[in-house]
Amino acid sequence: MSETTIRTSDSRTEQLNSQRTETNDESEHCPECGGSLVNDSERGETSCVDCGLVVEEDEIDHGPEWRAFDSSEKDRKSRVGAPTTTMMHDKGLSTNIGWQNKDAYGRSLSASQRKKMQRLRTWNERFRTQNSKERNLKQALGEIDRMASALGLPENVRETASVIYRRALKEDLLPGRSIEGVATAALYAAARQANYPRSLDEMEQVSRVERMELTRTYRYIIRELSLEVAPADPESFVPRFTSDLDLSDEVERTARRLVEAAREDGLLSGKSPVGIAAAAIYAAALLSNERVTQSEVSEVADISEVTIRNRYKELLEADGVQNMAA
DNA sequence: ATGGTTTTTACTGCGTC
DNA sequence: GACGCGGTAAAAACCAT
Repeated sequence: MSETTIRTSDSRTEQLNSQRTETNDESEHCPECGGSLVNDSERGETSCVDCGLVVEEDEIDHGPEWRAFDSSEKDRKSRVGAPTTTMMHDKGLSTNIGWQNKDAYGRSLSASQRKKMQRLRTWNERFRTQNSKERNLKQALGEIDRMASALGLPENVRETASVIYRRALKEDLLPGRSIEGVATAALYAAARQANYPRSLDEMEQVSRVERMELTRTYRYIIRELSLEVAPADPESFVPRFTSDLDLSDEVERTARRLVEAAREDGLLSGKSPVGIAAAAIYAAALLSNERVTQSEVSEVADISEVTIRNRYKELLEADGVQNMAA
């Protein structure tokens, strides 16, 4: 006996879940007594005519939220149009003014009306392109935000990146280039300017654009906006790498000193800053008797072991010379 | 496109644990 | 014998011209 009740309740929930759309269909019947069901949209309930069992309650009323007492009132209150579509950038909601100089009844317009329509077309077009830039910007800023947080870049870098992007947009640098590409390039430039440099490889990880496009776009916007981006300072990589390698503050300080020594000897120009930083850390760890292998450093710095070897010899040499002189 | 510089790849030998 | 390290040559990448 208990089994049967369980089964009926099961079948009931099944009906409710899978056939929700058909509850007011004539073919529906009461699970208890088999009587026909009636839908009361005022109460949001579906109930049985015979036994009064409420089959479904708290339904969502999909009807209009207003009431109309005659057809003219219905015309006034009803407000629906064509469905929106995401296929169009503005969901198809922007205004279009037809090119034909005809009114709604197909009659030709007077000369003054024609001129008026022409002016309206012009302005409408202007506002629409304005909006397209807004949307463009919005998407780009979203991308910048996403990439910046993926790379752990602080707020001010995002700010700078968005300023750069806005300028690029304003100078009409976008046509022919992807939003994503310019956004990535802007962020790359901003990060470098703010001394939180990220390598091209790192940018590539979080961006959807190819390396080639990124470098090309980057060069382009740097040139066109005449941004001044100094070559990355090796020291700005030092803290990140030391912490990635779990090395002490002492190593970090020594590494900085080595970089400085190299700078004074003019060893920095032309060499990759990342390589210098990696080598400085390796050398510093050696001097502090902390264990790191070249391959570990090359791993976190994303630089070859050979480069580390070549650089760190030079660094120690420069540092040695300084110590001799002192 | 070209040439010069830097970095990477691949391979080798040496010493140590 | 595996590993870390140092060195080398050639290839590849990068950059300015």
